[in-house]
Amino acid sequence: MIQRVVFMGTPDFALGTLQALIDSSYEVCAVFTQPDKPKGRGKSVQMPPVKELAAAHGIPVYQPVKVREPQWVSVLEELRPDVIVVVAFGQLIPKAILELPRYGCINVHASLLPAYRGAAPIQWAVINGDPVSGVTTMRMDEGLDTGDMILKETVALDPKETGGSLFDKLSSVGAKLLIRTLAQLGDGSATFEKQPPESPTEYAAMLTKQSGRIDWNKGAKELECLIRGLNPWPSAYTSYRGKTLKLWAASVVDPCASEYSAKAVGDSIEGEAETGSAKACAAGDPRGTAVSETCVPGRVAYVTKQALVICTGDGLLSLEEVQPEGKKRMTIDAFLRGYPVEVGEQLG
RNA sequence: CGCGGGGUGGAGCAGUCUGGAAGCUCGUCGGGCUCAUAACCCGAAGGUCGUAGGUUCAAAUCCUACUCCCGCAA
Repeated sequence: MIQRVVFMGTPDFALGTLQALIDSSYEVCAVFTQPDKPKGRGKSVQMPPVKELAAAHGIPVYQPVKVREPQWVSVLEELRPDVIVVVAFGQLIPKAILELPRYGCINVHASLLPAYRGAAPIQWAVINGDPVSGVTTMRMDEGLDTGDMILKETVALDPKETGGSLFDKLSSVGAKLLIRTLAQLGDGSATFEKQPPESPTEYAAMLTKQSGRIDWNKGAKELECLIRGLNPWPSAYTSYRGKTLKLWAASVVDPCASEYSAKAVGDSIEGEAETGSAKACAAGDPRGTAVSETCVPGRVAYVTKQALVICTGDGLLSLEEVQPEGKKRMTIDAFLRGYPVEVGEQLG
């Protein structure tokens, strides 16, 4: 029988699960989260999302700098939890705590383990263009996301999935999955499946601002996935005329698609002699002015009133939503009204 | 007091340094051309230039305070 639950988590992803626990019949007797840190523009100290929610419900909050320090073990002993639920806590949990609750420590991880062990499983699934991802619950061991798996739920990725949208989906799925997991633990019906030692994917390392810098030598499809995966954070970016330009949305151009030739290419001809769409596609320049005979990665291939198309290492990428430094994000047509981009300009 | 950019008709920008009749690229509305058009031509509407105060004969432009938005950093 599970009654007393201690929750450990920090960022937004943990909120759904914590809320589900609060709404359930379990007693959330304490919440552990990371210490408050200075954030935001003014350097003001802000509390983690989980702390806000816990405080709003009158749940005691503990903010250990390092939960592995012995004092916290005794704190937890006094709390006498039947189970500890860990969601994106951000700290490794020592063996003494793992073994403290009768039902152990249960983790909600936003991937189909053993894939994407690590800190940023959601974004990496999008960045790699995976067709599906999901959520796994497991009983934690001392390894990093290597515990025995209890329940899994698969989620299909939308072609336009972003890190943010998948985050929302998995957060919601994870909350429900945890409740089901606790129920099975409580009535003894839970099964535990060992993970294979090797993950089929690379470790899903924490994302940094750096991971958003666009390398135009990569392929258009790869960059398109990167832009989606890093939206809304940390966001993909390049530079334009010496300033940062964030890329919020883009699409791969099929250079020989009839639809594109008819519309975008047709737009830019501006009364000049008709250029065959096949040639335009091959040269990457619909006006046939030989601007970029070879496709130099990062260079503007062509631009119309409605579209800005960039050469990549493999294929063309059409930017759809961008954000200049110090400005709000805007659609590409709005950007082009105020920033007269010319064919051949170099990004990056 | 962390660093920095910005708030100009519906959108995105210029104009600010070197005060002196509010502009560009679009959008919208009306008309024309066209088999047709997110194309082209003609015309029109629409702005307290973030707010408050100051300097001046005169302020989008110079000075002061405030406010909102955003990038970096953390």
